[in-house]
Amino acid sequence: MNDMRLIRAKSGTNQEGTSAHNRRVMIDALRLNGQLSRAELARATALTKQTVSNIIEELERDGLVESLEAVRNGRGQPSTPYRLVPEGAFAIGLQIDRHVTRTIAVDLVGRVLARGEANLPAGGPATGVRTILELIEKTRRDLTAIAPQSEDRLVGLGAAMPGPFGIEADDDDTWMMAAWQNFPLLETLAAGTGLDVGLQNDAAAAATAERMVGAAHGVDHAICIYLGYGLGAGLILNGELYRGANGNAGEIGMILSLPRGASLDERTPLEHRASIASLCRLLDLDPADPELYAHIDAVAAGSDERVRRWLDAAVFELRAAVQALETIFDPQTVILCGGLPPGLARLLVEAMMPLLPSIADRRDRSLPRLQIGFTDPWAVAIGAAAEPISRTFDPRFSAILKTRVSAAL
Amino acid sequence: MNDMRLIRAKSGTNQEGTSAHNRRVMIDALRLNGQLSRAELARATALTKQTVSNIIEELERDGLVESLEAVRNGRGQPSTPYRLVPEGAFAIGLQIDRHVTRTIAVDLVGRVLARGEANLPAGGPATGVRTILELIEKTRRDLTAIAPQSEDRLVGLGAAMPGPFGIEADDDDTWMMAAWQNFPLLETLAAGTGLDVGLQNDAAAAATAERMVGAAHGVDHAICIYLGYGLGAGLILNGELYRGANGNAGEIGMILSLPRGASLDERTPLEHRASIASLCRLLDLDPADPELYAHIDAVAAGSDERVRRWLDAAVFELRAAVQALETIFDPQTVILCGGLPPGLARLLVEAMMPLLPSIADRRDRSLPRLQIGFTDPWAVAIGAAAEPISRTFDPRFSAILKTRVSAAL
DNA sequence: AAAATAAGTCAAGACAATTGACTTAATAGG
DNA sequence: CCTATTAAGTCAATTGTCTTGACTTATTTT
Repeated sequence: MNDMRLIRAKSGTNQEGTSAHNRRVMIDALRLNGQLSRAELARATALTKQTVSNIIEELERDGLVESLEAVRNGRGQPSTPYRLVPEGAFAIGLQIDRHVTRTIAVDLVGRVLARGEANLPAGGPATGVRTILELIEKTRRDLTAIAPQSEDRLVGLGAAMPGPFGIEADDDDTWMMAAWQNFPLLETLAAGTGLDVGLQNDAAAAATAERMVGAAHGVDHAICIYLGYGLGAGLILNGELYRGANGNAGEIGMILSLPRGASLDERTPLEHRASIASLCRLLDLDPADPELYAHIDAVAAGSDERVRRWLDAAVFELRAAVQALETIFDPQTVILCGGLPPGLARLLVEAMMPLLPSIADRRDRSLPRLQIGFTDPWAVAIGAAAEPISRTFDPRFSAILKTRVSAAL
Repeated sequence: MNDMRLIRAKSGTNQEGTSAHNRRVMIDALRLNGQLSRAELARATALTKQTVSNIIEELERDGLVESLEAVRNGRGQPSTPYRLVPEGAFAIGLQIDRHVTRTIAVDLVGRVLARGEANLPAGGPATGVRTILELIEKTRRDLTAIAPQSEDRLVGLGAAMPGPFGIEADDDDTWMMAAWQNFPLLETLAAGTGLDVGLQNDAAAAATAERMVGAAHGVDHAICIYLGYGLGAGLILNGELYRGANGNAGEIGMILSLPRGASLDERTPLEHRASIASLCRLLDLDPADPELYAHIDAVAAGSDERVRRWLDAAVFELRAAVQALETIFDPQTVILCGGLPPGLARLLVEAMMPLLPSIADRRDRSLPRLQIGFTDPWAVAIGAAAEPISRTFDPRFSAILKTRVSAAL
């Protein structure tokens, strides 16, 4: 007679959780500061010298950190700095976009070691999964060729694709994205690769990349506006990516806003005006064209009237979006990134200046209100690859807690 | 020769952190589920029966939990449920508003035990601090009269006032709020009361109240829109209040938006249309009038044309705000609360229906997209009082970490 | 050359969760 | 009615991890 009452509670923790956290804290500190001695680590983490020594020894045995030559810093015994071993861990990233899929292999410090790309037929998961699994396989082989130890040290596979997830299909779904969004991708990829798989949307992946190796490195409160085919935001809050209740946080392209000069209440999604998709529509470009990036770059370099029109509309929306996001999140900085050419990104950001006034106008700012981050079609794939590294090595609350088998009685 | 290089790192943890977390998890589980046996707690928290037994015993010794009569649940030894002892802890809340200051005393389960109110002269901290300290003193005495043990069990003082903090003074600052916002309130109150002091803005306090005893009880992802004299949002993310880099997250009233029908780019703060302040302006009411709440209630009950105009404008903004917040945060629910009469809140929410479409339109929803929370001038004070309870007893990442003396080398 | 300073190690100790056997108290079933 | 079964909860020993304080090593300052 077990009543199936659901008990809501958070998980407890134990010594393992403590140890796991402290190991992560060490790795995080080394990632952030480049190199540190045991004594410095002890001071920085509030742990004792002895504890740090034990953990560092263990990490060294595990091949995650290595010592450098001792340095004399004045009086006292010289200190031995430690740093991360790039080859200590590897991860694969997978980007599923509308017409293309990309893979990336990175190491512990976020260096890109291999890339792969393939066209994705417009048939959705039914036809695409095979292509994807083959591409991942190829990237793993490429990685093993460069770094033979990588197979043993692969910590996971990170997938990224446009969101939102778990929502009913939309209007014009040429590339079957809705089919992908509702497809059991994690399970399929886990079964097909034998790896631990994580899933993020485009913008979240871009933010993950910015946090590991980009403009948000070491920044605990940052908003990454991702301008790609659609528009999204990756939310870095308290040093972690925020996902929301259903993993759809940050889908700002779906905010309904009034177009500039609209007289009626005809709200339409933000990304109808501020996205590569809207630019393609204006320029009559085919988003499936593999040369799209180059085309856009070329047009943006010129002074096409249509580009100016697009910029006008996009800037109008993005200035408001930046002001709103600053007001809502009170971040240290806002980063504009995406799969658009750097030239166009610069144009955009320049046109957005001056920014609208907000609570971000503080005297004690150390970072600019708006920065340009990765502007590269590969940014999402890099972020996808960074996710397993972050999941495995970054200090986070969830990593301390015991994993619950079941909360039901 | 100590080079003052700043090392950035997170804190480590130790057994004390583990223990503290597990204690908090127990209390949280009991708060959430009312009463649980040791065996249920063990299952819910993924800890062992023995560990739970030890912790519960300790909490019982500390007077924080108590056992109830054993209940037979079929086969096996009857279980002994435990619940929180309301008198296990107390906290004082302080609200500093433009023309009035309020105090509240609550117990561990969030019941209000004492209240105090005083007018605040328009002179800012210079003249106000004394009034405030006296009011706190009076509330402490009132509390002690009701619960003699409270003085020993007072866990802290929570203060709440309109934000944003640390920003330069604004235009029409009749009540010297900017002076308050830049005043070292924490230090002054700590010195004046001998208690640990926390500070939140209005909206955050309202959200804290909703989370402890209101509509967000047990909800880990909720956005509380606080409509008071100004407009703000309290962000409950992953079960914790999010504060931003400078404690100003959620100040959505300062988002610049285009008024309905605006033809030019004349963006003005949202709260110019959606706030009690804007209603007062329309109705020609004096915000400093102590009877304001009653006046508004009376006017709202009638069918004043000016109220309809205000509703129109506010609804236009708030529908967009709800859609935007849903899209940005992907919360489980949005809660409208504030210092406005319940009747007006109902009018507002009814007029906001139907809500704009968003990613919150999911089949698997368990909570309404928009709910009404506390609509009471005391909500902020209650939330202020709830903050020390939350700080002391809720499981949170920061409670696990060691406190660092200094990160500088 | 001695004193001071700082990095890092050693070995014992403290603390908190875990383990597995045990006790207690109820119901189910023959 | 008696026995087997089930579940709650305890006991005592164990394990894992961090802490403590004394110690060693290596360098600079005086």
